[in-house]
Amino acid sequence: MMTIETRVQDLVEKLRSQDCRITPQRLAILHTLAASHNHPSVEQIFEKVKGDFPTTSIATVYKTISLLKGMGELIEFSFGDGSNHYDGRDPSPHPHFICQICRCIEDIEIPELARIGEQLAGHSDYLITAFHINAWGICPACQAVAEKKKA
Amino acid sequence: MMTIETRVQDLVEKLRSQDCRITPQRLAILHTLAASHNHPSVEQIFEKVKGDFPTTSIATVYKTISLLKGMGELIEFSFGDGSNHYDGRDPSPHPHFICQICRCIEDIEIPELARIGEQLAGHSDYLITAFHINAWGICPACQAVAEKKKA
DNA sequence: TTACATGCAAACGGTTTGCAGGGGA
DNA sequence: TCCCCTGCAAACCGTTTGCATGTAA
Repeated sequence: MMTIETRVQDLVEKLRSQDCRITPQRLAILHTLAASHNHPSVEQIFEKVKGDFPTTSIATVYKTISLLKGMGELIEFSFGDGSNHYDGRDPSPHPHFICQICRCIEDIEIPELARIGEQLAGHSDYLITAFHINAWGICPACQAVAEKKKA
Repeated sequence: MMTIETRVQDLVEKLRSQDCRITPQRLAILHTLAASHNHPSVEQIFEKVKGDFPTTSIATVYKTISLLKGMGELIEFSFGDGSNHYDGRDPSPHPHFICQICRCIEDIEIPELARIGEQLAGHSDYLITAFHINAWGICPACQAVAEKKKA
């Protein structure tokens, strides 16, 4: 488990090694990505960064996100709800839960996942590099709301 | 395994039961959906339908797709490559393979999937209704191209 | 006959791009 | 100093919407 600052330093070094400059805006974006557990959209990252750098433009956020995506340092989620969401905390593909009602996104654990990948890879002509698994459903909070309505 | 015509009739009846009219354009869209194994985009469905009805507008395709989506009769895929893709042949969630290179989309089999769903549902506060599993990698055709380049 | 569907065109909204000016190394 | 980065605004493009006309039932 990486701390926020460790992950930020990790990203800073990777950017430097690509001859990219570390600007205050970029540092704020990296920090937001490393600290966010809610898989934010560009708009949400932008709002956060504006808190520290009010003149930041959303184009800068898009450009940095695009840069990191090209380096394989973040996962992009497209749920067909307009905007994309990003996980820059842990860029390795891992299972997610998405609430159909409030659209919150959470990490979930599926221990059997690795085994399935191995089995499938052996039985297929496809060269599989990653599994993206999304479980859709209703989160505990929205279940509680639904219960209240029923009562 | 449903035949194309059976699936078209299935969709026609479901539309009728919702007081929707069966126009020639809609029938052509339904047929394209039922016959397509390549998970087409709206643009691709539009091009196909235009073959039979040259005056068809893309707005009509969007409206019919949206109608069917609301009825749960097709799966929508967002791969972050601009446009959405649709599976109207089999609307139940099932695993897909996506080629990183040519972006082709194929159905794949993961027999253990049902078991995992059960296990996970038992160990979680989340009410899970569906798993969307996408395996990313390189399809046999693109592997062959890569081999040739190496040689 | 009467809603509903079509097709055109405009609007919409997330994302990308071009470019002049600014700032990291 | 040199290039890369920023921020603004315009362009882009998939998708949605409004409305007059057409048509399935």
